Amino acid sequence: MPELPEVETIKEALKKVADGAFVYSVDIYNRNLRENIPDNFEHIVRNHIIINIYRRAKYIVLVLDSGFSLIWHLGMSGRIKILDSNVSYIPEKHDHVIIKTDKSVIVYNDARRFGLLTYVKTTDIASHRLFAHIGIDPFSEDFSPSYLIQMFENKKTFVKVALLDQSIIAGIGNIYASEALYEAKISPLRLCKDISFNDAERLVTAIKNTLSRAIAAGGSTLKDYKKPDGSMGYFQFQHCVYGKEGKQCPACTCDRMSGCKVKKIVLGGRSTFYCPRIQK
DNA sequence: AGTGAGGCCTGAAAGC
DNA sequence: TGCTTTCAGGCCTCAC
Repeated sequence: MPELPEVETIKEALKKVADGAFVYSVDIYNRNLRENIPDNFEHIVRNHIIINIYRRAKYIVLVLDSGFSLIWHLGMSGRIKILDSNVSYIPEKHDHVIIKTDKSVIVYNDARRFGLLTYVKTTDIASHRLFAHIGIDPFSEDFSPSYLIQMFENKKTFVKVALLDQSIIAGIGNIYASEALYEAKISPLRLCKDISFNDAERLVTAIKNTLSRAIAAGGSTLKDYKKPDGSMGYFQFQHCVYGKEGKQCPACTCDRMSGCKVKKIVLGGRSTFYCPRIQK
């Protein structure tokens, strides 16, 4: 579910209410996520202070003052709710973890339980199995046209499928892959090896733009995703092609009767939306 | 090495 | 109205 913009929005919300917070209780109602929450998770977290919060790919990392860090992934349907520390809260369906701090209460809700919550020694985090193969962040200085060209060299996969490969670019998911390709005017069916430097320049710019605009809008609210305060993100109203099968794309100047419209295809097992006229 | 299918889960929406 | 099927922001494993 949540892609980079949604995770970034959640991370920023957590930063406001949990940075420097003292954790005094951890209640786990269901450990059975994509991986089981480790047995001693509560022990590792309780009675410690959260000293830093950051995002890596679609993961949120909470650094504790104990030398351990929490690694949190929201899967498809994971949601984080943030409540006032003095409010009495009755757990709702699919609430699996409740972390209470002196500054706020953090609730993890995940209907499909594809999420993941674990911990690692802070000094070992870069080499952790979940992070070892993760590629560069789209907002990193190193994410450049030449980097893309280098990664795409001789690669015979569809560019859309490659955008979802977290070992190349970290954080792009199924919505923003379609949206970024639309903005770059590149067909999802193009093969990586056929992407020119000029294409790569447009694609890098489009990825950064699309993700930035989505973050500014607080992410996309489709089914499960809501911001931690319960409000919705608004980027779905700016989607140009995702979920727009059969509609005209925003840039379309075609005659209504021409039959030009957004197409939906399946690539790498995932729905892919594009405008065949705009995207070449 | 790289790709496609299947699996993990639940629930909303669409189809009948 | 109800029952059944399809599909969903991710990602891992397993066959080919």
